[in-house]
Amino acid sequence: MRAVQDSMDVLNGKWKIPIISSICYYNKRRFSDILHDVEGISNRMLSKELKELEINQLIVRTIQDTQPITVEYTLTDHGKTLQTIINNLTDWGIQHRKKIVGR
Amino acid sequence: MRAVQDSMDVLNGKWKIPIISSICYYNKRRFSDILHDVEGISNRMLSKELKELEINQLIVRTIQDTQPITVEYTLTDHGKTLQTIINNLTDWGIQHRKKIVGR
DNA sequence: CGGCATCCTTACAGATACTG
DNA sequence: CAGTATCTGTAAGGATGCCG
Repeated sequence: MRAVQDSMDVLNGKWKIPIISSICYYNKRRFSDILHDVEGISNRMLSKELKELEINQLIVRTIQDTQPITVEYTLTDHGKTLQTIINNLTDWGIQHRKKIVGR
Repeated sequence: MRAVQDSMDVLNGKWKIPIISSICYYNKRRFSDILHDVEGISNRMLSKELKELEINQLIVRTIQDTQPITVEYTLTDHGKTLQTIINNLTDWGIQHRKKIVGR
């Protein structure tokens, strides 16, 4: 009961899932790449969300020593375990849309 | 990709999952019962959330012709299909808590 | 009992500009 | 490139009181 709330806290907001999906799909992804992948997000939001995901150990931030510097984000093993949930939510979302919208 | 967002929209906020869990556990539940089950929620919020859940056809509101009137909330078949997701989220939440808090 | 109306405070989030 | 800083509007959400 508290557990389910913990999960929702980690995934809350509009952006977490799209961000994770982006990184997951490309395996590793840079800040500006994600900024383009996730439609409508601002750099301010992306920055904040990435920080939260990092704190929750779902992603890893790696600074590349280039000029100018680039930063790569990858999923941790723990982050990858979200795949199941994302799939579940996707399936349910499709069913739900059929039920509600598709009448 | 949009599908997963649809799901999150339906389950957004702090309260939807706890409310559904309450109704699910007791099978049917009254307004004031849920108010007690879900810790910290205000009647204003509960009222709003229940409406949204009803619009999304996850729960059904039934007025009992008693004096004073009582109102019962039950899950629809569609609402019951959330059980899997809730279970997944619960499992993941437990793992997550072990990983993050329990170090 | 089961809400709705009102007021009010805070958190969320967009736009824009700026920095190392 | 990868963010921070600031400013601001909106909406979420709590407290309280009232009503059928």
